[in-house]
Amino acid sequence: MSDQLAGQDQCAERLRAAIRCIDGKWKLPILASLHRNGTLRFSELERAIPGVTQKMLTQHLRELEEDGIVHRIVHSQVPPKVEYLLTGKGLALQPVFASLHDWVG
Amino acid sequence: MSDQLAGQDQCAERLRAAIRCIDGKWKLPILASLHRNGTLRFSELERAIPGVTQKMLTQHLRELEEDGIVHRIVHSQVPPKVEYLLTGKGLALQPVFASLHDWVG
DNA sequence: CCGCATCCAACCAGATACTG
DNA sequence: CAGTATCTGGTTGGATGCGG
Repeated sequence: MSDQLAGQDQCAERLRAAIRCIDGKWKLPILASLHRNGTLRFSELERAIPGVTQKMLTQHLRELEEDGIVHRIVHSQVPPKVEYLLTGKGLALQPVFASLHDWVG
Repeated sequence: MSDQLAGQDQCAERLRAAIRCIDGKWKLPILASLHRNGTLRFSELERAIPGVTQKMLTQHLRELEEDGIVHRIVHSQVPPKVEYLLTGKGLALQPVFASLHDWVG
């Protein structure tokens, strides 16, 4: 019985963790930009998302990277060049966004 | 062109608003409890969700009510009796949770 | 070009005590 | 029974300036 309750709690926590992966003021704009354009440099993302600051862009990109949603490629050269693109897990988010879109109508 | 960008932004904002509807530490446990049990009183929800405080339960229930996800029925009597249940919009969240569940694997 | 460090305001969550 | 009020800490988001 307590196992059932614990199981429900674990499921709820995992779903909430998933929600937090895509929550954040700039994560949807980031994911949308990467989905439309494929691979983008940091400065291209910055231009593609009006209003975002460098700090928030960096911060959210790091979180998305830690969650395995975007991939970060550093080209060691001058001037620096860093590219971002969606991983398979990031692309797999599409059904989630589709169902959310259906829900809001 | 700026219309396209504005349209993308609006879509992203609507999706984020939808995400915020189901974000919050106790919203998933609340929705899960109501989904399993149908109609529940305030005190029944309190018992069904270990660790929640009266304040947070009230607050999240109010938000879910404002978003049209749960319905609140007040029976004017003593002792007080208030019941909560999912609306159609609340029940319609199931595909969203299903896709999230699939995503986390 | 691509960040990081610092400081600050606003919001979210919890503990506790009280009420019609 | 079903809340409200108050206080407090933690997290999020933003402005600004510096560095490799």
